[in-house]
Amino acid sequence: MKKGVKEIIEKRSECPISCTMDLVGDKWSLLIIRDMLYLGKTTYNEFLNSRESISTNILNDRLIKLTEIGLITYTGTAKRKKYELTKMGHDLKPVLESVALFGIKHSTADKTFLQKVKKVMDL
Amino acid sequence: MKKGVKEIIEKRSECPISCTMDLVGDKWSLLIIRDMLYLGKTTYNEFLNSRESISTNILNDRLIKLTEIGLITYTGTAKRKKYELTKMGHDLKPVLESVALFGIKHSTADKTFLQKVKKVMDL
DNA sequence: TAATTAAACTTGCATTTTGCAAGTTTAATT
DNA sequence: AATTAAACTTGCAAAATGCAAGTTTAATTA
Repeated sequence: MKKGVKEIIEKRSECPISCTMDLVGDKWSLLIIRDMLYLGKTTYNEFLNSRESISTNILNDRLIKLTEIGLITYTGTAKRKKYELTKMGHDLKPVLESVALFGIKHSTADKTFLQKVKKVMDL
Repeated sequence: MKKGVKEIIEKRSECPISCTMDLVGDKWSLLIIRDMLYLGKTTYNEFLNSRESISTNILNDRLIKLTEIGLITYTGTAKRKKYELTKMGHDLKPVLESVALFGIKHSTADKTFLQKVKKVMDL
């Protein structure tokens, strides 16, 4: 029998916001999703080489959790895994967009860089 | 001299998504913002009594951090503080909306309850 | 005004999560 | 057959979280 998300991740309440934060409300999960959605990354090493330098054990842990939750899946053999977003994973796109818009609005970063981000994200 | 956000919270990169997650990408911050935006909560004890039962030390820590970041402020005396969202805090509304919509879409919770949430959030 | 209440913290300690560095395994390449 | 390197794995220190209890002081009540 297929496990539901609730058996993997403990929910603090039934609130949809709280539940979503229980799934991806940590510092790394949404960055992996970002890399898949906007940078076309699919492999362990591609994720590993993101600017934010995630460590190997955390990356491994998150890839497993995101897979269990059903936000991503993979194809390919053990040492050549290719990860991709599921339908559910793609549903996080609006979240990433609003998060990015907030970040851009309150960022002090270089305007040229922020324009690039907007272009990549089609905002 | 007033501290900028960057002196309080360490950024992992200049990416707006990453920066936003550095600010509110933990399990509690957005729930406090939710309580303020949608449930009209303003005091320590009101936050403490949310369904998700945050513990006192974490709540205290988050209220300080969110204030330092500039997402919330307070009025009133030491033992009668009333917290409110800043303009920047209000800018998180679209984030909460998209997070809630994702949560609702993938929730297995009671439909009547989810309808109530949508109504409260005006979704 | 003195005693009581309670809101807003504070502290201590156990558990969990994260971060860092190094090592291991095995498919693919040379 | 030896080498490379992608994908983990392990160990340990540091930080964040959770829980229970205690403290402080403004506001209320007697």
